[in-house]
Amino acid sequence: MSEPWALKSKDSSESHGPYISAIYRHMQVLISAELAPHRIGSGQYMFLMAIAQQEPLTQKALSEKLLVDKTTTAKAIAKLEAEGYVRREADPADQRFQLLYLTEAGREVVPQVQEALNRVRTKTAAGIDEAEYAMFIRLLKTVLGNLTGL
Amino acid sequence: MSEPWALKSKDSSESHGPYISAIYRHMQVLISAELAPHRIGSGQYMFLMAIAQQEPLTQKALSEKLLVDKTTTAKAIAKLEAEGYVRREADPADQRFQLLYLTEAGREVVPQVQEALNRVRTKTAAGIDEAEYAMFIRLLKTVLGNLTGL
DNA sequence: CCAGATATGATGCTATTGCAACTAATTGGA
DNA sequence: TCCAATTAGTTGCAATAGCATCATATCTGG
Repeated sequence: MSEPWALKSKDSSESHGPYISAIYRHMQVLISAELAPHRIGSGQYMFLMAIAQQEPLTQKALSEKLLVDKTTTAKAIAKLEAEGYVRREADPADQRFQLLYLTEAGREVVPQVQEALNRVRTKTAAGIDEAEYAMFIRLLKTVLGNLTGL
Repeated sequence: MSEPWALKSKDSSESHGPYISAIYRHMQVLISAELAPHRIGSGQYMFLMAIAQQEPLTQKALSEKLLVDKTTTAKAIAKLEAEGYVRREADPADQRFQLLYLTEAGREVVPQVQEALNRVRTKTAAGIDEAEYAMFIRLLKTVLGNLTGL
């Protein structure tokens, strides 16, 4: 990778940056439309699903799991709480922690959100076979690892 | 792809969505830091580079090329103009059009921006060989095509 | 036991982005 | 010719997201 010709070759090829950017923005629009009936925005669904997968969680744990700033997590949780999908409960052992649980409404909406996300994935991954998709995920993981220091 | 077992198999695998999201956000932070000395934000550099590549351009053409909303383009161009990197010139043949040109300062900063983008790409694509990277770009193009209707 | 250090989370500010609605300029049909 | 439709761009608003800072609660060393 430090050889001049290798760098030159990469210099002349297209970059993934613009594609990542465009895909992110268009997926956000798509997911917003899918989840609008449930009053869940594109900035909240990942927190809802993460809590559903591993309940209960603190905001700090959520931030680390999803690789987002803790203030982004705080705002997303505040919205999910206002919509009645998530409930906070102070940890009796340590009042600094607020454990996050799904409410009944939250438990009811999670499968519908999952279906919406599956629809988006099926639509966006059309024309990619399973082997290619596995490779795609692996490459995305590599890039993300390079960005976060693994 | 329409076979039930194929769908079932895709349902159980990881989705690219969260990776796209995390990569986008982290790349934005990285690029912002790289371009801060030039007072260019993560929301402006792609417009600058697109103008450099194909001068002159209208805002409409930029929006379609970069797949962004025309209002996003208008705001990015306003910032680049305020920083003295881009100049607007009304098309004498049709006053609705504003042709966009680089200024002298713009022409000077473009190579430095390109170098910063190359550094980001090299860092984020570490550990991916050329064949894999080509495949990666192809898959990203496919996903983006699925989102925009090709 | 108490003061400082540390951890969790909240608040204010800023940047990016898209949608709705608007203005201004051009074009085309009655 | 003139008015309606189209096109380019702007403005206001809202959502997402990160940084700096602050408040509160817990823990640790003297």
